[in-house]
Amino acid sequence: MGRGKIEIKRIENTTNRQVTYSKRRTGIVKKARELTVLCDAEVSLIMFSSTGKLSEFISPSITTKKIYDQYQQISGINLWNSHYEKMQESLKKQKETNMRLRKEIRQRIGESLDDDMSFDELRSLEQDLDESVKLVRDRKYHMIATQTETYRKKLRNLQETHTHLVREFETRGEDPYYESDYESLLGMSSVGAHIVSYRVQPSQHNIQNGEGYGSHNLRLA
Amino acid sequence: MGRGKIEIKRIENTTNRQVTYSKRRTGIVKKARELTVLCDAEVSLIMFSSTGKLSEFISPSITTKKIYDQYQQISGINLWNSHYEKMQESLKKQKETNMRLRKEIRQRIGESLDDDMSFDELRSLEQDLDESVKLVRDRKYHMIATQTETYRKKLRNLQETHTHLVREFETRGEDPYYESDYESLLGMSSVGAHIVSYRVQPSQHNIQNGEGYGSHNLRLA
DNA sequence: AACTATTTATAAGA
DNA sequence: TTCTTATAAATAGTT
Repeated sequence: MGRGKIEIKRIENTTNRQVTYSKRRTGIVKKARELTVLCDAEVSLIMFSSTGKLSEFISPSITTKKIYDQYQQISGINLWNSHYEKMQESLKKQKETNMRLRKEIRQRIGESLDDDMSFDELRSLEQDLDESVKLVRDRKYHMIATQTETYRKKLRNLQETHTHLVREFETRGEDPYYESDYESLLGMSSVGAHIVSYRVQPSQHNIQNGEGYGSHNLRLA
Repeated sequence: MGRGKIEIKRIENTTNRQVTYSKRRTGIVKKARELTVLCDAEVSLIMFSSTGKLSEFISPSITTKKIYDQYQQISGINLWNSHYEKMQESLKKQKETNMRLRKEIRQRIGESLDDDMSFDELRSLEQDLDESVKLVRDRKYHMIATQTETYRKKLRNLQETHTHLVREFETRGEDPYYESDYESLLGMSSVGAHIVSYRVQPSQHNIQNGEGYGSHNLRLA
């Protein structure tokens, strides 16, 4: 049906092949649509061009999913088994990873040490934990130091503000009547206490060591 | 393309509709096959007649399952999701749990401390880790003690055996010529050294504490 | 299931 | 890609 008859075999010229694909694709989709309407049928047409481009037609009365479900039911061919199996495999792996992680945590917590841990593993774990404790403690002290510095700055600012105020009052010859209570008024005494509480409180752990390794003195600048 | 032009709308006469379906089905399948051959395409055509009868064409170069997989991959439409929503839900939960566990381990290792950890959380983590270290260390010492006890028993047995042997030789008036070298012969001296090595070796960690908390003295019964 | 008048699809060219 | 058009192919109505 064209200017000349063609043989039904692969069109070697790429451009030609693509043009023909485009034309015939339009044609077959039209046919599919007509079949749907004229004959009240349900049609799914999926096409991949030689370049991998996807085109499809699906009867408006149905969905691709439904037509494949029907297809499977009637043909007896199961199309999603492999997906199901992959998913199960994946789920299994996740669960295994999960178990592994839980076990590692249990060991790091100090549980499950009786079961299948060699002496070397125990020693290595102890070392790991020691290093971790050190890192966490360092981080804690760093945080304390930062916070303390912040508080000190605030404190200094308040004191300066106060000094200025007092000076102003003195200059004007007025009575700075609230001076005696100014710390509580400005909330500074509680701020100070807060700092001190970090400063003097020793860590309470490792009671087994007479000389607790947690009892560092935090030197404040 | 026939004796008369027809309107593209449902053919109400059942017989006519079925005849047309049959004719056009043949036609569209032929088109699909030609498209496959001429244009090197992959085509899947699935049709259900109004009476529910299934017909299909699939390019010889592919299978329905493969087309179905490709379709999902390229279109991004997942056709089997609904069948396995529960499974996917479960998979998602496993993955989330996994992430949570990994994060906990990272924190227990001393990583990720900068991100979203409050001071209280840090302090609590430090305490946890201290307790864990203690548990692991206790377990280690317990293991050392147990092993040491075992070695001691073996040692004692060997000594007794030896004593008996010597006594027998003496009783018979024979010369126990190997006595001077008996320790090395029985491998006892190395066993002893092994025990001692556990006994005197202090833990090497926590160098930051002048008075290392790892330097326990293991008292052997 | 065949026939065939006619419509429709499309190959080649622009 | 799109349009054009001569021709091949498909098919509606008929037998």
